[in-house]
Amino acid sequence: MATIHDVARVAGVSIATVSRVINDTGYVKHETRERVDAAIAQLDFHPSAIGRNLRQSKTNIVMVIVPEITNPFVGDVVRHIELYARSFGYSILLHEYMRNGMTAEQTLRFVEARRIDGMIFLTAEAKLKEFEQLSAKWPTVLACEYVDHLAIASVSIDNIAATLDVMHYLLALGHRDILLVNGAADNISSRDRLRGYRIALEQAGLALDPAYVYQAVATPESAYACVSQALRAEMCFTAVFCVSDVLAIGAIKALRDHGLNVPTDVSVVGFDDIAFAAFLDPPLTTVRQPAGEIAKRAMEMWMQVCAGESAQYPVLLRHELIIRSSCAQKRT
Amino acid sequence: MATIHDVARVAGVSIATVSRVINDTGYVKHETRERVDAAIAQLDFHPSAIGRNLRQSKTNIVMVIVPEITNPFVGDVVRHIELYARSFGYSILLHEYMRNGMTAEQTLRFVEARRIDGMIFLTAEAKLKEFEQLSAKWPTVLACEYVDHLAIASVSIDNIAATLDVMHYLLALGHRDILLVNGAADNISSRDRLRGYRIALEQAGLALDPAYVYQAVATPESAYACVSQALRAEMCFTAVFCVSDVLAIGAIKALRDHGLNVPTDVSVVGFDDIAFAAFLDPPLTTVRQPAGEIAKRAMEMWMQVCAGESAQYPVLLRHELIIRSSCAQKRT
DNA sequence: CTGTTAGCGCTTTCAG
DNA sequence: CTGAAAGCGCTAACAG
Repeated sequence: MATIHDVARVAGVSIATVSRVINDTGYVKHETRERVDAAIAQLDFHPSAIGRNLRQSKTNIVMVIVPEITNPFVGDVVRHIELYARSFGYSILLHEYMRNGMTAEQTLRFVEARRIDGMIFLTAEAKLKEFEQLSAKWPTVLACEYVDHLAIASVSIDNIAATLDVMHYLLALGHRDILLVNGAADNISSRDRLRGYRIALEQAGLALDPAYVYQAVATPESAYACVSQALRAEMCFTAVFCVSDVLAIGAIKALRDHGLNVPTDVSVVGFDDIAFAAFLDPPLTTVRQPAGEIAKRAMEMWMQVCAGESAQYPVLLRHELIIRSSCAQKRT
Repeated sequence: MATIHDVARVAGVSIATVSRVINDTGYVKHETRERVDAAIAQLDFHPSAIGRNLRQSKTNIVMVIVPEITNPFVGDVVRHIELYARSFGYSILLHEYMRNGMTAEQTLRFVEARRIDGMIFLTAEAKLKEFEQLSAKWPTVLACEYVDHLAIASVSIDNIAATLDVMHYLLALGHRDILLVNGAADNISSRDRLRGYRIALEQAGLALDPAYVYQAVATPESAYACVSQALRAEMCFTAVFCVSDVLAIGAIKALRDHGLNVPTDVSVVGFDDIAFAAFLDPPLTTVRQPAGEIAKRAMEMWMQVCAGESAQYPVLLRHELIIRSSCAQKRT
């Protein structure tokens, strides 16, 4: 493994000059540069990232913390973050947060060891109180979520508005009894979706029955269990709104296994618009989140935060209700 | 940011002693250790990974190269790799290979810069000739795939045997005209699956018609296009074997859109057994790959390779044909 | 335009 | 049991 010293020796120059040519910084006589380049080629020299890291006290690595990498929507955002990160010379260190049992405290240790330059969270648990101290010390941005009253850069869609769109659509189809299969209660976007649900109901002069709100974990099994339970309890509902497509898949199966047809008996709406949403049976009506755009803005904001620029805090991107075939007019 | 020098000064010892206590190496008098621990706590000192990296010429980071992070099966393997990696003190740097346009050469540069200690590939393109040179220089293991005649540690299932299982099952149900929706031709596991397909056909005294073999990219759209084309060409087939569940989802929709029922008109088999395979309609018959086990072995082998131990090369794990409801007896 | 020099934060001989 | 000192590979002043 050739080092900068080897190159310097072979080229007959100082290591400073070699550094100048590899970083294209400062003046180097053309002829000297050629000698150095030749030596680099001859020795198959590649500057060590480790040496640079130490010297510059940075790693060029951003940690991406996700709730559940198995969810295609999450994968899509991560993929795009990687893409943009690379264009800025960064790499991404992936961490699955919940499922792998990494606590906020452990995450903290991670940055403290300066193995990374900062982090992008794809999830924001309200209980993550350490957010504030974390983001005060290291570049942090929230993607897909935001934490109110905290001055942390974030980019997401407006979950309340998106839920309102879904609810208005369902209400317009005549549905009055709508099950909400929500995420964990301490999750910010779950909270917003619940708010949207409540607001829409109120606007329609309907009362929110807490029994109609379920908290699922992010698996089809979990949604299946929630809907099955509602069915067994003989709750009366004609529509189900799931806060992710993955959940919707489980809900649809529960309905079917109970002998119900989607959408003629019960309408179902998902969230995210993952790649197979259109391929399910029935094609899923869902809320599209702009994964690529979220990733792009998240990375850009993160770079800004790194540069000490104050990012405009909560950036809200446009969602879109994608109407396919999993909803129908309520039968009279 | 406190450094080891600060701790040494506060504790009234040398930095060598501080190093000894934080690494628990060598002898340190109990009382001295306590003083150092107190100083560490007081200063909120955390040893810098960067400093260690340089000193030890290693990063404790393993790059995981995946074909398509959006595929839940891939996500599952990655998730487990991260889990095991962390238990060994490693973190994972994620790279999506194909879709993000990272070439093998770029990957090479990456290791050359020693930003990582080695890599685990979840995909093996035959064209990746650089594999050999790569693995000769840096710890490399292949997960989910293997490259024959190359002395690279690998862990995967036996794709030929798995395909044989699927084909025997389909053949036993009376199917004779079976579409194979395969992956890219230069992909090792695609090649093996094609082999299994051919062998099963030969054993049954059937000829392989190349028109029945499609090459899809890893999206439901792609499988949809393949099956639609077969349908438009009025090819006669009663079963479709897709080399991933993601593909199967697209195939099923193509069949449905053509007015065909799955499984009564056409049987469909997938591969991977992703989390929602059981929740699809119909529940998908598929080949389960042991994602967690693959990840575990991959990480273990990688550690062995790092340690210079010669891993027993191709490790083959058990697959399992999961029979659900997407296949039926061929109608007479 | 180029070289000398001083570290970045840590681990590891080597002495004592 | 502890300290001094060397140095991992690189960049960035600072001189010249």
